[in-house]
Amino acid sequence: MRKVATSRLGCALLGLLQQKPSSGYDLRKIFSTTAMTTYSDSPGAIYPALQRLQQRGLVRGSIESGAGLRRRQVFHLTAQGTAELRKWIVRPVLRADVIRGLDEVMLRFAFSEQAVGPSASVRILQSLQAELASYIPDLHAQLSAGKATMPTSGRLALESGIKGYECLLRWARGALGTYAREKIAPAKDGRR
Amino acid sequence: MRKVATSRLGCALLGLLQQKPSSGYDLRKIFSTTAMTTYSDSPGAIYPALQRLQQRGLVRGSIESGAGLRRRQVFHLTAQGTAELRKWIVRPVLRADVIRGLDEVMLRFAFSEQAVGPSASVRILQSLQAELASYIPDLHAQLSAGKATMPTSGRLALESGIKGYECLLRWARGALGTYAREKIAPAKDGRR
DNA sequence: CGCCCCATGTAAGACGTTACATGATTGA
DNA sequence: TCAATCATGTAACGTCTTACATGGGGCG
Repeated sequence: MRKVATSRLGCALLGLLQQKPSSGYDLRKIFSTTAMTTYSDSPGAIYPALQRLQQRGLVRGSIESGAGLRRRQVFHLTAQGTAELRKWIVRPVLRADVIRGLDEVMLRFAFSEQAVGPSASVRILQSLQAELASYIPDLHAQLSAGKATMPTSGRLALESGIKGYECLLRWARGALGTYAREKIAPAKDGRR
Repeated sequence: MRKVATSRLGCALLGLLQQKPSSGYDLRKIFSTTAMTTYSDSPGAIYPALQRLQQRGLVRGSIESGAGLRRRQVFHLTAQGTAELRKWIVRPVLRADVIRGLDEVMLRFAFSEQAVGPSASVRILQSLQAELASYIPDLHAQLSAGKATMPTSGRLALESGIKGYECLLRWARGALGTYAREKIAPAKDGRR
């Protein structure tokens, strides 16, 4: 019925709700106090987002009733919501994700283990690794191409981006190692 | 009259136009072919953004006329646009910028040298360095606090973020070194 | 002549931000 | 009782996305 993709915030909410049913206020607290501060904790973002998820049948909220308790609506994932979350997580990592949606990739990875299983985490790492390995040389090429014409700060900014990706690539390899050591045999190309 | 801040895309356009007057199409090409692919090259974003900048008096467009040429409107910065660009660039880097707007900080840095001068680049690097140095320990604390309760992938995701920031910090120190070597004496705290 | 690139735009819709608004409950 | 916190929302606004639309010019 809807072809509109769930927004980043929506996906973050799905992931958090999968870990633990929570109220809008709980979710706001998470966004305002943890490393997930990258997401907005404003009520104007979260409550409408929860409503949209509910309209689409991905979450269901129930008003907590208990003597002397404040009105509080706790949301939990529906079966459909779980399916949507899994679908979002297992999508392969494309170059477009590396360029414009790294945050989202990391979010998917963060939720992958609990929502799908360690093998999904490994798959994300592998495809991320592959995309990075193919993208980084392109950036190096751009750097040497523009070296003459770019101002120092422009060149340094580009270098910073490249170093960031290289750092991420090293991390991904390390993370794959962690999973290999733990128990999960990577599908076909682990460390070697 | 307007208190609305210029959007990220608007700032990127101002910076590019400062480097070289260009048409909307030229700008789209830059976004679609260089490392600035992080910005949208869609006409539905760029043309309205240019119009808004023009309405606010920050850029002015003039239709290129020449025999046998296609209609083409080339935009250039006005004095007010230059002032706005400089103001945006020299803003100190705050923790909020580090958490939610690193892209923007790097963009400001990339333009800083041409639009303001190397001393502005150095100031950005210094305040970025300071914010990173104060933020990274917080993240480490969060990591050790949650180590027990987080799933492996969640912990690894957080570690990736931390490593990214650490990498950026190393880069910032290196970049400061570059400027020190070049000629610019950092204001008060350069490398030592 | 037809196709592709140049070059500019508009319209509908979704989303996030900011600011405002409301009311219940806890604790000083 | 008064303030702070819990808890949920709405409205206006600006912006981006996606998709559509238009036309000139070079080239085979």
